[in-house]
Amino acid sequence: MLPDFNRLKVFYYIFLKKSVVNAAGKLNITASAVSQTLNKLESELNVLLFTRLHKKLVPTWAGHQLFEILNPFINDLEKGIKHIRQAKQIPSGMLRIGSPIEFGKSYLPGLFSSFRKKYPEVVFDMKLGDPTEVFPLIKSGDLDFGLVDIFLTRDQVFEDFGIYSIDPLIDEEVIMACSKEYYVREINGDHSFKNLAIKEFLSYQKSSLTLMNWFKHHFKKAPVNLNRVMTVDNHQAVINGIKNQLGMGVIASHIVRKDIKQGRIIPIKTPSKDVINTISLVQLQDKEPSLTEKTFINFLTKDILSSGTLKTFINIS
Amino acid sequence: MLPDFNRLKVFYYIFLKKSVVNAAGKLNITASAVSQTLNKLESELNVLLFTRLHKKLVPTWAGHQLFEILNPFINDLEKGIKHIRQAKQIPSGMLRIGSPIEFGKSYLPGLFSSFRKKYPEVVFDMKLGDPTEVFPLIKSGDLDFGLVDIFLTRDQVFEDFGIYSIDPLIDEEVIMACSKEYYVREINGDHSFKNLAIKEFLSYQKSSLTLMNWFKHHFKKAPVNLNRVMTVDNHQAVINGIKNQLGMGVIASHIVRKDIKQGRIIPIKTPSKDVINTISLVQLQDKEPSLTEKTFINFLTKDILSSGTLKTFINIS
DNA sequence: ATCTTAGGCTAACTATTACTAATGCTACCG
DNA sequence: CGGTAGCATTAGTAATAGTTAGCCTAAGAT
Repeated sequence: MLPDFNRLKVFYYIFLKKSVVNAAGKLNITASAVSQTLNKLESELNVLLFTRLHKKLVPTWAGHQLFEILNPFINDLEKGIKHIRQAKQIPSGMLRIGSPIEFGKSYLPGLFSSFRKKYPEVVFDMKLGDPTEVFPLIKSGDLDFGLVDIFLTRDQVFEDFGIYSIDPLIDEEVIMACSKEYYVREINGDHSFKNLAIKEFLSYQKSSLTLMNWFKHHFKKAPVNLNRVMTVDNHQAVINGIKNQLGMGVIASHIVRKDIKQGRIIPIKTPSKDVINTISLVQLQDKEPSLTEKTFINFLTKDILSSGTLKTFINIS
Repeated sequence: MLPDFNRLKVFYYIFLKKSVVNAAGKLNITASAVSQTLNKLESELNVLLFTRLHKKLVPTWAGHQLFEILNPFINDLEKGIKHIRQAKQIPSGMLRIGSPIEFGKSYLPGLFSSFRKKYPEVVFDMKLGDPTEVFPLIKSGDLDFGLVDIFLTRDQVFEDFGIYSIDPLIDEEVIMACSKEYYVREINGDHSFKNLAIKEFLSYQKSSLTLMNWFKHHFKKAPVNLNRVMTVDNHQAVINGIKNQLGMGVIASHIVRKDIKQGRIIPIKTPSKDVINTISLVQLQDKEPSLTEKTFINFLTKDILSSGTLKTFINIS
């Protein structure tokens, strides 16, 4: 059905130059080869592309038609190839990144913005979600790399963990907290599993993974069912829920440091140390990262280090 | 600079199927060949097009980019090829036709219209002008064929007359004429060269070729200079000029038959017979006409024959 | 007129390379 | 835990793209 594509390329140059000899020069082959190629193409398509007028080639209608198809393609291709090639020199193209919801919403857009100031050729495609969503997408190649809350996955099983490389980026203390009023009314010093498990909870994900994990970490067991009174994919909403005595929620401590200091929010302490939630960079072990990826990851880690444990993240949140 | 085009075609199918094996099936070659082709293309472009994930190929950004360029092209190409191929079955495409101004203006549009009713795929590009303009364009291949007033070229020299095939289509009597009043006032029976050459003339072309040829035909010589009082590329305007006693003009007799009969317009007779202006079909001798051309020329001659010596042409004029 | 140049076509030979067949590797599936 | 599916690799062969040489014709040049 489709003709030999290289013959189309030759035709393109013949048409451009209206000459076999000139096309041959352009293509760095002999005129004979060009002539033969043209004949083959014509018999392949079973149509005359040029009327031969001694020393002149005049395109037929079919020739014109074919050129009209080829011309934009070859222009696009030249530009495209140049573009693709330059991506080896300077970062460009699309980065597809998986991220925890809150981190992706609050911190990354600002980072993207400053990255793009330096590398305007780069665009981003961000997938917000649980590690349970992000890991498979990395594996399937639909994400270039991911940022995941390792805390959430500590107890989850990934059979093929070996295929990933996981580098910790950020540590954040994760606490269970409620408002002062709620604490006085509902907890009042009783930090036992039995007491805590029956309270109202705020969750910022569809699943109550975060909450469950908090219990597992502190009591080595998880409650069967939690009374979730509000679910919302927004950290700030959870904090506001806490402040308004809606219930208890798991949050990063630094976000509410001021509130804790001033006694408006009370963290629930237990004998075990606070959970450390590690946001880690997850990549495919055996996939060589592109220049763009390497540059961005470098940029990301630098930014995190320089801003002293998530200053930027905190401020924006 | 540009990669091997056939490799692009292979890439296209790999991308479509996201599989070397399936692409191989589509292309009727072995998977090995496809794999090798892909590797060659990648090293040619110096870029990874797919990340290999064991049994899965996931396009990189570069792969996506390349596909975005190829996809529309291949779609267009498939449609285009189909179109070009069908032009062998039914007339389609563009016919570039040269024609005398008046004939092309008055007669051809109507003919095009009825032709297109039968063959709607055909479009026309008409070049109106002298044989001196039309012949070179046929020779250079910029016109598929031409219609020319042979009368005008009788005495003109074309060195390479042999390269054309010339078939008479229509004969028309050409006369020099003026209004009754102008005749009485200026001519009054004196049809001598000396008397006629000094009158006012109307010409419907930039050059006064037509007028000159009339003199050459009737007196075997042409006046050095003619007093052209109006030049306009419209036959009807010339006739109106004649009727309004602006001067004398050369016109086809059938157009003004009624006026002559009723004595409003007087033809200038001389001992020699009236000029016969033959409109002929001119084609390049050694150029095989396409189906579209043959069909149209057939249609044209049939129409002329059936309408009895230019009935249509006359009516419209 | 005759020669020269330019552009294109063809035929036969040569060199490249596209393709195959055979084999190996590894994740996934029952 | 074999069996299968899918891709990669290698070496050898078949196909074809390209070269060289020679011919033809129209236009310019001498």
